[in-house]
Amino acid sequence: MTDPAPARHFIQQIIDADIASGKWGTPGDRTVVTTRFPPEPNGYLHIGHAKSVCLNSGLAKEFGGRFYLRFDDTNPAKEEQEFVDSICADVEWLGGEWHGPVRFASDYFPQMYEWAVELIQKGLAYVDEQPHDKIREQRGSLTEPGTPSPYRDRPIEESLAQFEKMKSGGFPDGGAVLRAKIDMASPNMNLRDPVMYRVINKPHHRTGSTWHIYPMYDWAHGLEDSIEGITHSLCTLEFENHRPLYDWFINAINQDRGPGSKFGEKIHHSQQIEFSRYNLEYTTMSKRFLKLLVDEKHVEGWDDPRMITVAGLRRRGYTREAIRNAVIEAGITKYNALTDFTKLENALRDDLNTRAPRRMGVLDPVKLVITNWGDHGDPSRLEELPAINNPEDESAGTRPVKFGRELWIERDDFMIDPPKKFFRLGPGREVRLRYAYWVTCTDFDTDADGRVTEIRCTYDPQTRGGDAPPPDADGNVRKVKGTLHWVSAADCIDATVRLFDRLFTEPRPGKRTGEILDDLNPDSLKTLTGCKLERSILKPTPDEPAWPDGIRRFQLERLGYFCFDKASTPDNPILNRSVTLKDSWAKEAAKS
RNA sequence: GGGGGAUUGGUGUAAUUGGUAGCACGACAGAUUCUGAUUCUGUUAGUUCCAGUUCGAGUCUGGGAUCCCCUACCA
Repeated sequence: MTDPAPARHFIQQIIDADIASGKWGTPGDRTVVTTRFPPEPNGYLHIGHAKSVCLNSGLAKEFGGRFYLRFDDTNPAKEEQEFVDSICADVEWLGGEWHGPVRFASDYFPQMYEWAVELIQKGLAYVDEQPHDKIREQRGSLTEPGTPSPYRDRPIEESLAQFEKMKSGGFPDGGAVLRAKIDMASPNMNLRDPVMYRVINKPHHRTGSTWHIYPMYDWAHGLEDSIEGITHSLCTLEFENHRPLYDWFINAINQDRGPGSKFGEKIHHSQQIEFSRYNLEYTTMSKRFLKLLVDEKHVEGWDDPRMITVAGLRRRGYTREAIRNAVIEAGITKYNALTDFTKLENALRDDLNTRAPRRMGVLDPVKLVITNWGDHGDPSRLEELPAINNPEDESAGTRPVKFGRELWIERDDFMIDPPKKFFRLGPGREVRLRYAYWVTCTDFDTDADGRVTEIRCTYDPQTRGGDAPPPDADGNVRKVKGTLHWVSAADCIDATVRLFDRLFTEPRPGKRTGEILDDLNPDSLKTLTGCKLERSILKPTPDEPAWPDGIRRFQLERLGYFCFDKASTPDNPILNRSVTLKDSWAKEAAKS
């Protein structure tokens, strides 16, 4: 039996073919593969960007090629150094190892300018001095062709001079643009003499006031790829309509180039390939809306754990491996898919299940008193019992937990009048307290509202460690259905725990009413105080993995995966719930 | 009377390019379990539609439907 070769997605197949044919070099040379992640530094990265980072860097790694990080900083009006820094940090955290220095499109401005001049010289570009509105009108519509600008056929020398004037600050913002001379009647709007350069008299975060003109995306992007020798320029589906333009610009530069040409040799022409974005239910990948959530304070910031920004997911407790698996396994295709939210959650559970150390903690504590504790020794004694740190990893060993007369258990784990399928504690019922003893409920107190204030139990000393007691005289073995987590009241710490729900109540926020904020979930954050955690969680112990980002993550048994928030201190511990455990009881309970 | 892209179980994704429609998640049922977790087993359900070519079509041809993208001096 041989396993079938893992399926290769369409981009891998393209690259396989390119390598076989030697498109980028010697046939068979895989190291020619060069990819890039080209963010604009105008916001924080989200999980959609993470897909691009993982795809591009993963491909380079797979083929032994190179992966670059390049900022597409072509618009000084929108970009900031803060975002450059956060993006670098996020790419690094994701494990995207870029080759060489961080690159900037702005470093290529001089070269781009030269090529623009060349296009003017070839009669392939012209300076248009009409007002913005006029140019827009002349572009036509989806069903009607555009009309040519009166400047379209102006003499080359004139365009050259005016372009020089644009560059040196001789025009106000919007005073003139450089346009490619392509086809005003093209059914593809992008080809109706697109703007290559516009005048922006604003200092740039890296080039200062050197430039008064800045290149548009379509003109700049292919040139950046060309300069860096990118072989496969990956982008999202909405750029499909731009590919003809991407190719046109490179071809325009290469026109009349070649051996002996006064313009020089042909330049590298990388291949643009489009794939579908990562779309997730119950959220949005729109940078604009993410910014809106931050600006209008619907969340606490870009790194709010409810946000699907890389920073938010990290603070939530997501690991890079979980994110990587989620976005790549969602598939590399051209189909505009919407991914189940549970897929993301499951990716985290899968990862953390194998690595996260187990601890016990009680989120909604109710007191449990062992009434016969004093019958078997000092009533104030605390017994130390070993608890397994990670059942998935024997080498993680055990830790001692302290058990005594007074304990905290989860309020949900007790019912005054439990249904038959409820395996937990109720009057007269016996359960196991994990790693400790079996206890039987004998009594309980309630307050005036009927709320349980204290549960009283007896324990069976023969069940020490949580094991079943020996068989009785007739050979019958006692069994319990339920196992509860608990902490010792005398040896626990108080903590704040933050529980998160999805940010939106609809799978496609905004679809219902057209207004995304209408679907905002008002209960996406629940902050619990007075939660009880076993004391050992406070200090790192050797069983904890060396998390590369230093964020300590745990499973609180039976509750879910949690991590320490960045604002947590030893005096005021704060845990974020990353994701719950699957809960088939909740499903069962919801049925009735 | 515009152009571009897409469509395979509920969701997502494969199918050696014309040869048994597979995988994952979900749902359901069961087993194991000191986490109602994990793990394991089983069940469920699919080629957008209509024609055509063919011994044979998810795959090729023609036509229809539906969805996404395109009229920034944003990227």
